[in-house]
Amino acid sequence: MCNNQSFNTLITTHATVDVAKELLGYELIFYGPNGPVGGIITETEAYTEDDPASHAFNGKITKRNAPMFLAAGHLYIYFIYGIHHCLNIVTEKEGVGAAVLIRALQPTIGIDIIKKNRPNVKQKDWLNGPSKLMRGLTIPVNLNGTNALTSDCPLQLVFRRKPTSIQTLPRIGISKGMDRLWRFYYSDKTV
DNA sequence: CTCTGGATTAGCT
DNA sequence: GCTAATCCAGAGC
Repeated sequence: MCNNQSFNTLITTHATVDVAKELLGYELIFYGPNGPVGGIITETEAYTEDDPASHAFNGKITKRNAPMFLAAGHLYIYFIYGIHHCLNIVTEKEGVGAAVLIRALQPTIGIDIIKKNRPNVKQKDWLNGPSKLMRGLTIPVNLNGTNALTSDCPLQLVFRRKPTSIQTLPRIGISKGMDRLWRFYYSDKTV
């Protein structure tokens, strides 16, 4: 898994907010039942333990957020608004609750499969939301708590390119912690 | 045990 | 741009 080396290094040596920024330009690949699907990460958000908007605020471990306290590289998938799922990559060492929310991808692998997964949706809307990418790639919820650093994980992250331009913005859909500009957007014209 | 609100999306105006 | 859909986790009693 030499491809994984740089992701492994990134996530085990950087703080959460830096990981969120650095993940832009990585390719997220899911080896699904119909073949590999994936895309370049174009938008992320950081959530840490001292962040009032985080599920892991104050380091409180619950049944739902427990995966956030696993070692960096694990996956945290949670259910929200009764219908949607969101994918996070756990950061920090074991025992510290922090993660990066993957908000958007630009489709690169398995275009035909993604198209089939997103009927009646315009291409630009296939994966441009945290729950849209779960559906578009058909990532199963049972990956929650698994380790994406192991080669047998069906979800892998591979470094592809470094964005020349990153936008830093307030996070979306939260009511606390608005002062933290922890949303990062890959703003290159050509991806 | 009950109640409330949410790291969202799709569809309509 | 505005709002309904829809259900679980967490907090309060």
